[in-house]
Amino acid sequence: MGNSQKYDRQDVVSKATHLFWEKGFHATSMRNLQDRIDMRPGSIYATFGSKEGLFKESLRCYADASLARLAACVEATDSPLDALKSFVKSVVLRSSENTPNEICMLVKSISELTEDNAELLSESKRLLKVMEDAFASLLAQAQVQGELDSSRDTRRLARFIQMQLIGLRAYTRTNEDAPVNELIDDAFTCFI
Amino acid sequence: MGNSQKYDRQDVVSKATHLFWEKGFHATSMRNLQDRIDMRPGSIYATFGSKEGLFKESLRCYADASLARLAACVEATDSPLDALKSFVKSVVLRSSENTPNEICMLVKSISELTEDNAELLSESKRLLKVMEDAFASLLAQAQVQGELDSSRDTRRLARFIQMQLIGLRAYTRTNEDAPVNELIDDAFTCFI
DNA sequence: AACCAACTTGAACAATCGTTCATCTACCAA
DNA sequence: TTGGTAGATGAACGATTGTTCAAGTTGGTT
Repeated sequence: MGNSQKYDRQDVVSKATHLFWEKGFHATSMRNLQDRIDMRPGSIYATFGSKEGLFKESLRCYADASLARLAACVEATDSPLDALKSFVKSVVLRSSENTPNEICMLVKSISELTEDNAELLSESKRLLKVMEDAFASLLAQAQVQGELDSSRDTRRLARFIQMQLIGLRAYTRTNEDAPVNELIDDAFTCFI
Repeated sequence: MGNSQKYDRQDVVSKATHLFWEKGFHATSMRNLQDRIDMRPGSIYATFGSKEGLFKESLRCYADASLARLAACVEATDSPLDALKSFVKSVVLRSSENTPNEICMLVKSISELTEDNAELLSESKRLLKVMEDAFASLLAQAQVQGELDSSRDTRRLARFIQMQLIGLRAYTRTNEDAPVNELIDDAFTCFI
């Protein structure tokens, strides 16, 4: 009974994610979103409750995609450390794909949001922590396989990698002419 | 002749800088600014032309303060490398001073701005480059004094340091509980 | 004292913001 | 065929946005 659903939620959220990622939370208006995802205000609010609600779902969509990308790198090789490096490269280089060469959406959100949107802020921090934890368990796996000295503190190393990755992505945005591969090499020589 | 100036331009810009730094360009409204700097719209527009004009001046105010901070670190010691490290520490730690524990305002601006504000975007990038150049000439000075191997590429190293600094500041914002001194040490062991 | 010019003021502007809701559409069950 | 209902619609809402400008204030000059 009733009218059948016209929109594919996942498809809609994915489109919203890209727009939010490009322009940020504040600079993206509901009208921008209406155009991009081709929904009218009533439907958007019935589905997501508010602009904040849609943004929150977009944050999770972004984080899921990042975790999937990491998982793909892990699948592609037997070496956890190689997987980590190829993940960093794929995220920082991101030459001509369908995603913009951008700062991490989570970091960008943490950068622009204040306590006026406390929930979005804490959700962004939480999701970044999830990524960092994934790095840590990958490093632990490297220790099991003997790739990494087992005396190393994996949490500390994961924190350091996260910091490097954030720096790499933000820096390449500030300086488009930067020799990215050189920077990545410099960053990786301190990892291990 | 005429009514005398009521406002100290530098004082006003300094106050605006702090507000913009805290909330970002988009989330700071002209009414927020009016309250903070205690000027009425007419005066603001007569003095700065537009919100963009005031923001541009704030960017320069911020960059000037950063350069002054670096200069102070250089003055305080004979070792260029020590000066660099104390600068990084003072910027990242920034425990209880009058400036917020925040991401670099220039990076934050590059993160949130789009081509809709192309001039502000390119000015932010330009000012970051100025900082990087200052790092490079400090490293060259370190080579002269024999602190740094003269075979090292100072531009490349300066780029790397800039990247690390951006990463440190952004990361500590995403994870308030992070052991900052440990992170700084980890970052500095790869510098040299 | 009268005047002018420099400077400040704040009400008001059109545009846009996020959001609501009465109305319409489209489908299934009876 | 009809009635009911889940879902989509978009005009309209009050609030807020960046900005303007006619009017007011102030202090030096004549």
